Amino acid sequence: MAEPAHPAVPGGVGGRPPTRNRSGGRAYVTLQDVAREAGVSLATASRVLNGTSQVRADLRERVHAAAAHLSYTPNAHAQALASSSSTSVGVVCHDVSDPYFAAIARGVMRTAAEHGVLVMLASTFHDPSREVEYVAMLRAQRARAILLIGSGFEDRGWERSMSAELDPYQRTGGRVAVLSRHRGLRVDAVLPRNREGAAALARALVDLGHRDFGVLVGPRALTTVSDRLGGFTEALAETGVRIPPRHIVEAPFTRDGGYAAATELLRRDRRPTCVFAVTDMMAIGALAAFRDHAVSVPGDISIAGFDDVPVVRDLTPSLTTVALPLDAMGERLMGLALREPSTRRSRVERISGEVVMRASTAPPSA
Amino acid sequence: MAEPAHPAVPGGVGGRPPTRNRSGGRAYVTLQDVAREAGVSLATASRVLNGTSQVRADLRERVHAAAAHLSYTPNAHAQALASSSSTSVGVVCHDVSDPYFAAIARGVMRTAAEHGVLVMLASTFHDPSREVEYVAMLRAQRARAILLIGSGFEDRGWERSMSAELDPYQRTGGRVAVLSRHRGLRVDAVLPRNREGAAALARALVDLGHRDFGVLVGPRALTTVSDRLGGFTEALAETGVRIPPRHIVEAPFTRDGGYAAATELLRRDRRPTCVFAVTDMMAIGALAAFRDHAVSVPGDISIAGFDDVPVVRDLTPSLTTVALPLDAMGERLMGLALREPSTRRSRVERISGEVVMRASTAPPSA
DNA sequence: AAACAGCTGGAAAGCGCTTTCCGTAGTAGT
DNA sequence: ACTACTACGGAAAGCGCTTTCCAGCTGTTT
Repeated sequence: MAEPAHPAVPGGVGGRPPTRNRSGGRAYVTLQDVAREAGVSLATASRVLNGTSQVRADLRERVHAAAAHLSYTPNAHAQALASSSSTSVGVVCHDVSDPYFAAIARGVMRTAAEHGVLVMLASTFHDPSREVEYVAMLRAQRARAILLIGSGFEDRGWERSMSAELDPYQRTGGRVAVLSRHRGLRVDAVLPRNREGAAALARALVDLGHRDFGVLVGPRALTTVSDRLGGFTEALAETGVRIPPRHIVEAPFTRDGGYAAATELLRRDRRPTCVFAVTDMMAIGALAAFRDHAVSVPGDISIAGFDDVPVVRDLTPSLTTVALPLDAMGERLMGLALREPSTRRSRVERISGEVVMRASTAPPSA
Repeated sequence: MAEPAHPAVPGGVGGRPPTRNRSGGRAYVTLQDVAREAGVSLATASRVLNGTSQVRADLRERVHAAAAHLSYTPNAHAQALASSSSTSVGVVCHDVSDPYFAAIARGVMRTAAEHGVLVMLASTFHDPSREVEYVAMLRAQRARAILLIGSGFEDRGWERSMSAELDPYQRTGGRVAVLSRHRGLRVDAVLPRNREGAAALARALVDLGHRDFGVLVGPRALTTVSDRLGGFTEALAETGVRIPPRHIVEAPFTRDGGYAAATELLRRDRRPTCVFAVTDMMAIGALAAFRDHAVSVPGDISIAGFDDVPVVRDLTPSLTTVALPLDAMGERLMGLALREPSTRRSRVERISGEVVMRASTAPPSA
């Protein structure tokens, strides 16, 4: 009873205005307004609109009519707060405009749509710290799940700060799913068989007659890079072929990176007969570089990529690559995140790539 | 650190549990928890974390320490609800995996990041009704702004239902910005000069010597299609050239649509010497179709597109097109949406395209 | 020394909705 | 007709945070 009666209650205690109207012309229609218009209680209106429980038909009608008439839209924030649930998931990628991501995102978006889920998308532009920052934002948004798309980093500091965000998130019921290997994160994952795919490609290329290889790689700290490069060189080693270090060129993980790396490779000693770019985007850049330097593909040099992003089949020459079902991977990733956490253990779905020989590779010229 | 056992729980309603803990293991750390740990009031904790007003240094320290220690993350929903503001914007596009959109999205995402804004992305997969549905969801999320990317429809019904969502949204302070012409919507817009661009392209092609044209178009109800086709045919008409109706082929607005349209065109009477695909994606499909039918480009037939999506410069032959600064358009679109509504009138920013002649066009063979 | 700003920090009123807890009515059972 | 249920509908308690409104201090001012 120690409640001190405040004399000056904002808004006035006496009569609550029937219509709420903030300044600035803003005036959201609230469920309260709908209930009043329909002549029912707040609770009933809520029940009708959510179909939570049975409500007599005539009341139901009235509520719906009122809602439509007032053009009512529930406040998702209020809903989320009250029900402590959310219908949005967060997706973090490196770059929306990268066809690799775009293709995966397609599957993600479709699956999200099927489940009535809204996707919050963040682009890190290859900045690891921004990635962590975004996860924090998504956590604040109480996203139902967080999807990390794109290679993880082999970096202790990154692992630690990422875990610092992800662990509390998962502890409070958040679901996390990642594409590609992310060391140190105990989360569900969709994992392309990068090593195996690269190995299969290597064997196919050797079968074609090549013995002299070059590889265009992205930053070594990316798990995708080390896995693909590792699988490729290992399979080669098994057939007795070694790649000289000067034929492994590192550059950014992009089309322009591929262009630069290929140009650099041409400058170096003893040109290889076949080049493996660890991603299609780099291969596209390499193709352009070869064209600009009047090196014919596959006449003078063969080139192969990895991923099979949609556009590579339309290049001339069309690109030999390891095809990954990108769209389906996005689907499964979202599926993983949406599925009930059946077990405590993190689930892993492995995706096989398939070598697709196209016009960019041919036997080496004698 | 000697704080009183119980900081005098307000209201003295029985006993409020010191720690909130829902079942299911979920237990979000709340600002209340932080305040308790720091031995300050809820208000003070809030003030510290938001920098809203001055707080004594030692208290500030304690709050920050407590927040870090508990790994506290504010509940964005609660913040949004209490402050009736939101830091996310909604973006609706047709298809994330379309390079045209992807390029624009890049600019959008970058600008969003600069403003600390989270982007909620929705893909309609070319379904107009889904578009309206998403706008409703975004409205419910109280997105600060809604961006509509992609051509509008010339359709009364669509206009009406879209307006039914957008009008109340704008009335309550929501900002809307669209890319491309959207009839019937009174909103800010970034408008590519489609007519002018297509006209300039037409003239360039005529200058090359072409008189016999074919056009590959998307659904006529799309404003982008009608504008580009209109500009193209008009400019042609001015030079006395007419396109026979059988040389205008309609197909879906995609790579495969372009392939189908080109194939169909080849089947029809009297093949034109030059083909204009109203988007680059359709042109890419057409290029593939010509290749598959052994029609050499530009030897047998010339082809030009529109948009200049990043990949077309890497095709062989590289594609002649009307270049739009897609990334910058995305930037400006987001800029428009974030800028304070200075005037009541809707703002329009027009973007000029530039004809880029590349290898896919050449004078007609004699 | 009295009086007055100027700062700080706490209490509490919402933000709009969900959901539990009850009371009331309607229906059925005997 | 009377009790025992069941189905509905309303009141109200939060969900976690922001933001007024005040009270308590300290440092000035005259």
